Amino acid sequence: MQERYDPQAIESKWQRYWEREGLFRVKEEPDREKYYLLEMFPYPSGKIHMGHVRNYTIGDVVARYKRMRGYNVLHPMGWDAFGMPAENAAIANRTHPARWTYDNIAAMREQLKRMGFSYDWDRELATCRPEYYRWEQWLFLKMVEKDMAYRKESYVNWCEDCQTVLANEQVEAGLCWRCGRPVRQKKLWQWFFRITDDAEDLLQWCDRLPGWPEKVTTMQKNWIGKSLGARIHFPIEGSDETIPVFTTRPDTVFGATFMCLAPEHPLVAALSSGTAQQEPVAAFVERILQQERTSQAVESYEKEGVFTGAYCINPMNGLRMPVYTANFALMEYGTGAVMSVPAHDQRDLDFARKYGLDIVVVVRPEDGDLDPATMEEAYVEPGVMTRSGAFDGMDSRRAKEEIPKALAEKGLGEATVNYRLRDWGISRQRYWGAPIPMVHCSRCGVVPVRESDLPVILPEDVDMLEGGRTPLPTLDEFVRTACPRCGTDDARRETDTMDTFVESSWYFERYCSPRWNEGIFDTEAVDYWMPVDQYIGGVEHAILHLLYSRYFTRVLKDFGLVSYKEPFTRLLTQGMVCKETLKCPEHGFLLPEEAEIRDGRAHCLRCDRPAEVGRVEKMSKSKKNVIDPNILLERYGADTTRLFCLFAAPPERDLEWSEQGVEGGARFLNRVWRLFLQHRDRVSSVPAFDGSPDDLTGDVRDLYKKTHQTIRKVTRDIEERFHFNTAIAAVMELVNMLYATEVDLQDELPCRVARHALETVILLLSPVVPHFAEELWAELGNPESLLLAAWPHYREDALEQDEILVVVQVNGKLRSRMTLPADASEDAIREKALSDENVRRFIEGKDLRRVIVVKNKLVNIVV
RNA sequence: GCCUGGGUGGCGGAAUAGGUAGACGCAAGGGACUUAAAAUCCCUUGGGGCUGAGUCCCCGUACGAGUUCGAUUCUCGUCCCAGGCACCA
Repeated sequence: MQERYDPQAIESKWQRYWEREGLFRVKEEPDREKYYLLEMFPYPSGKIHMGHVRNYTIGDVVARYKRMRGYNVLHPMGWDAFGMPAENAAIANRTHPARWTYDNIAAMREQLKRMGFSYDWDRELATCRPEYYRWEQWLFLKMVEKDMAYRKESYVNWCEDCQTVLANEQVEAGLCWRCGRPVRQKKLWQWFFRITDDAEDLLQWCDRLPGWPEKVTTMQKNWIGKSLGARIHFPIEGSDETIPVFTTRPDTVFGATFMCLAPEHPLVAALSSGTAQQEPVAAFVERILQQERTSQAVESYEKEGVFTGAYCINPMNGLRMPVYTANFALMEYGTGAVMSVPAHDQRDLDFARKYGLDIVVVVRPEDGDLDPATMEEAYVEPGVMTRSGAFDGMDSRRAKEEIPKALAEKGLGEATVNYRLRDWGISRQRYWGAPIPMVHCSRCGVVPVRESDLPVILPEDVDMLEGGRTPLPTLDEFVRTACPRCGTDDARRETDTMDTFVESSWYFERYCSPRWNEGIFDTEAVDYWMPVDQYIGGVEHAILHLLYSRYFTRVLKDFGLVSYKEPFTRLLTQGMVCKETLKCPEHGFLLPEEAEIRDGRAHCLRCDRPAEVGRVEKMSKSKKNVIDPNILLERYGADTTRLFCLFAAPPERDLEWSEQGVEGGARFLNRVWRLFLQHRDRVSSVPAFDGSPDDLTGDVRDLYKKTHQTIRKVTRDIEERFHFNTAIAAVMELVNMLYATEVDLQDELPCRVARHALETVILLLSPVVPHFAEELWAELGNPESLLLAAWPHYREDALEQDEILVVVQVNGKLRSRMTLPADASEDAIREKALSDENVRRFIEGKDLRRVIVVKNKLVNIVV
């Protein structure tokens, strides 16, 4: 056995061994219980970062643990390989997105292998490969067929310079994140998925996901944003048309004195055209659509609007209401029109005051009325109906239900439900994405590509254009095609590609049969493996990715391809990896290696000035508070890196990086190594003791019991809550005890108990530090890989202590401790407590009121 | 503004069917080994008090009340921090 623990040698040796033996390759075995463990697959940015290391370490521990518990564990890895960074990098480095992506994948795969993760690499997939996106295109066609995918014209964030749509998160302070030019709203034809059809079901099932953090389901519920109310139609004066409105306050309809339309609302132009208001309205709309839409910007906007020149009629009281267009009315919520009730909505009140519009109080407090002229705040509480015709005197909460009924009788409204969730727009004017398999024909319109012509392959021999514009529309050989329906050859292909969230919405199914080419997946394999038993990833995907995946699963179920509705039974969202920032007054943020710690202060290596230590923040390139996993691998090896990630904090919490903490992890492994060095010669020639503790005495008996207690503690910590930090702490305690226990190595029985304890340490640590554990396992003389070993069992009869510490309180204050045999009776405990010397000082001369005895725990004497 | 979490030593964090607050680790201090250093091992370490330095006393889990024999844990109120949503009709 090597004197020193040498991680580099050990780790590459065992990684080669695992690969050679194919120990992580799995297939369906119907008579074995499966466990599907999935971590969110990475975007191949080029290098793994600490967030990946943490995420995948957590997952790997669970996978290895479950394997030891006898499950058939599916643990795959792949690449979320389409997306904008590839295009940007390709332009910056004069290479091609495909080239850049595949190179990155190769580099990152190597890094993941060096971490020792137990993936079935035979199942690796990359979403940018035609074999993958072909089935996405196939599903898209199915969805078009069933009207689950459709095309409509809508407003999007548009950057003129980059010639593309930007997602909301790509708009920073109203400017394009890439070129810094202002973003504006542009009307575009886009493809959408009808996720709103499933809004109610997605919402309902939020409460049926007991394995998900409540935080995530709450966020999803808020995102779906269900609200109950009514749809009310306001007839337009001098027209047969009506303006439909959604409101949560149908009880206040009698107080609606004007109407506000979103600037993009189609009626805005229609109503104002030909009136004196046409010009000002057009100018207003133009200006508002150019405005930034970020939350900060929006907050600073004053409520403003312009009269359209038209009126509509309040369907309950027949009053004329001027129709405005206003900046606060949102086209994307409800119907894009707001019935404004200034007496009972603060925003409407502000607007009414500003433009001198009528204010009518229709709900009053029980004990009085309100004066519209002087009221300072809108009255939003429930109350008594007033100035509401037949509803006067009614409780407003009841009127909320009665008024929609009355409206329904007139055919001018009904109770309804509204969702904030919008249909999922999937068109991207990007190159590096899956082509949308549709064709535009001048005669037949928009026509789907024939299924037999799939995949529509993204051409890879293209030159990227400066500015990031997609080259696809300029590629004649791609764009020009025959119409699949009429055959005319002047049809044009759709040149938009799909949102990359589409690929990540079904990759977990594809992993079940990644090479299947007869369909989207082998349903038998999917039936066996799905749903994912445990999904692990960052909370940043709490809404979009997870909601889209849940939606897609419902789509697959509609097509009869899968039998379940929810793809992820349990979800763990791990916290961020954080570190303090270092800032030099001259050189700005410093990388950890650009500073030197001297006299307890950090100094900039370039100018030698003291660097300011900032607060602990999420590791990010811009703040330079990053640790490169490669450096850790070189300096400490994979096992220490893994150990620290798990020990420093429970997985769901943020992890604060600490160099000394890593050192501590390395020190612990060295300590275990030396322990084996001490015992190996004697212990490797005897079998582990696994009998009853009754055959043991003294320290050895205690050690045996501690070993079993540790097994129970570690098993529970992993099984119930994934609290690896406390599990590792428990093993540390056992190791400390092994050091403290004098084992007579000449005597066989103590040797066998020591071997049992040492083996247990290795088995319990093996999911965390697999290479280290394999090496020591072999040193103990075990011929087979640790991967084939079972998780240790604990004996019930070895759990209880022989002696129990019982504490004695007087009036709830701790006064004494005493050690008693575990089987002491309640009376004996009481007796001993009352006669305790220190206790007597506190009860002497006082009335004994009560004595509470909690067996094996404490005595509380009340005087 | 609304919705979630969360406030425990110098630090990361333990302990909640209410029952010894501070496991384990880091840092710090002291000691052993060494010519020396590193490594290692051992001890101390929440704050304060003391006529009897003890199997001693008081205080202490953001703050203030309450329930209880007993509250870090349960209830109510307040403050602070983090995350999410937000002109949502």
